Amino acid sequence: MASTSEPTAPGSGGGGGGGGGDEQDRQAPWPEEAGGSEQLVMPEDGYQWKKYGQKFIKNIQKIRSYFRCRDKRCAAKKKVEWHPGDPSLRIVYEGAHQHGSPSSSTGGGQGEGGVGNRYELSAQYFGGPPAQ
DNA sequence: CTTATTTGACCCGAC
DNA sequence: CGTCGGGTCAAATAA
Repeated sequence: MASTSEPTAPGSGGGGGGGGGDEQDRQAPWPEEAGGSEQLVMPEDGYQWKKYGQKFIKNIQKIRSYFRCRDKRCAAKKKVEWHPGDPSLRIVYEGAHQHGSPSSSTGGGQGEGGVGNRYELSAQYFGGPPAQ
């Protein structure tokens, strides 16, 4: 794969998978707390997700983050993909939630009731106007 | 102490 | 059969 368009093996990504994941400086001179100038904010869908992985996909030269629903019974998964240096995000929802409806409010993931099967096995895209 | 997050390594599938 | 690539889990750390 890479042989076709990979003049210089980008790092040593290949193999171990984890190798690809590098870069990503969430750390800044500031200790913490950001006034809020620029930061990647992902569209809150009302559910709470737990990040379980992040990798740089050399195939598309983009960073992909892997999120999973907090609930164990929830097979819902979320993938966020963005370009290194571009604010546009591509969110892909996979699977369906099995617990309650998303209380639009952040952190409102509680509340049960009907089946909140909002997402099917289809993929949705968010904010990718410039490219794609 | 508990929970969320991070990074690395391992695994599986495809080629 | 070997390697690449992507995906997930696990451990460690920070809050």
